[in-house]
Amino acid sequence: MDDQAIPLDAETKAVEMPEDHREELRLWLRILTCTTLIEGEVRRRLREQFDVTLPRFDLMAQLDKAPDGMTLSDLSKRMMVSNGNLTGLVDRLVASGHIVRTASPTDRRASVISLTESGRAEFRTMAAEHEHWIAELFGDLTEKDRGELMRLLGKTKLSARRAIQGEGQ
Amino acid sequence: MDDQAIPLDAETKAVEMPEDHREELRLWLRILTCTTLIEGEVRRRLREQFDVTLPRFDLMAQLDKAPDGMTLSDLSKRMMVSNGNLTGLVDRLVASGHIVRTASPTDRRASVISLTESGRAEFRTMAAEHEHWIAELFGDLTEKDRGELMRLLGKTKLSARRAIQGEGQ
DNA sequence: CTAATTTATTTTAAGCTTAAAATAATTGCT
DNA sequence: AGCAATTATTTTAAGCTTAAAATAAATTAG
Repeated sequence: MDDQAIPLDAETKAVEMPEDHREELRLWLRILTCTTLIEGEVRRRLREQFDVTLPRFDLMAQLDKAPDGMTLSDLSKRMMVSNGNLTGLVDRLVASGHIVRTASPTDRRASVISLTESGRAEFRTMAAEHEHWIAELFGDLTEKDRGELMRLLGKTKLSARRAIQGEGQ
Repeated sequence: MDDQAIPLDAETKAVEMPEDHREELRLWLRILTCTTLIEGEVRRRLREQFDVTLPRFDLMAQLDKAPDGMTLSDLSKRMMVSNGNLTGLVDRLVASGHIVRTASPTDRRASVISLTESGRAEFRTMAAEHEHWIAELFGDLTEKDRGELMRLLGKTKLSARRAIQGEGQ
């Protein structure tokens, strides 16, 4: 690549020019920018149009997919947030009447969380709007762009998981 | 595209099959998963190896690029966080000796934030490690993958900005 | 020059988030 | 059965985050 006046054999070069990873760093920062931008806008619209926070919306989205409800542990894994975080979030959504806690019939430690009827109705109204917002935010991407982005992010997800899991063992 | 047994003229179809945007939604959720996964791991390693939080690291990263320091407003725009958030973050980093506040010589409302010598040294040590982590997390992507991902995310960023700006006017 | 507006920052109140420690119930082992 | 380890959840302490209101200084308009 960069032929210089001073010749360097491969090994010397490896020592003096350890790989730099600025490209990967720029890629990561760009992913982060996209996420922050879109998430901030979604958060803002949820608050303005439905007076709901994103974490509450996310929790209800999980419950909407589970007609029989979920335990806090299930929610914790799916949402990738801590147990302690969920305790408070669930408390607030119970207080606002969107969800209910039921004692698990099989495990006295656990409680099962499910949407109330009105909670589900309200969620579905919001979710329909939300889907439009996302479509609008990604509106300039072609179908091909989206497919390719999906594929590359799938690869990224696996790569990250490998790096995270691999290091623990 | 999809010729069906039941013929529908274009208008009927538009009414009965309003566009669904599940694909865009799945794409958004995948971006979010990647970000959460990687960000969580970076956060964990920063805490374990350097006893520092990600917001503090991010703030120092901005300052490291600005040898003459930055005002809170500059930081707020660059980091895409609220002013009020920065007040507290800056206070804590001043308390730990990583940064200093200086009164702006030209504007009595503003203060200029800059890294201390030891803060800069500490940041650079962390930043070098951080760059390796990111390279490792993205390790399974080829150079071509990364270039393509960068391009598509660039397009996504512009698309989102257009959708956000366009709606305000 | 003065009043109105804008800009820079802080404060406040509320909620989100985490890690670590504590409780309590269940499961596995012998 | 009885003890150890695991699992489900809550509590605690600390910090992050935001929106909205407040304060104060600078800029603009007339």
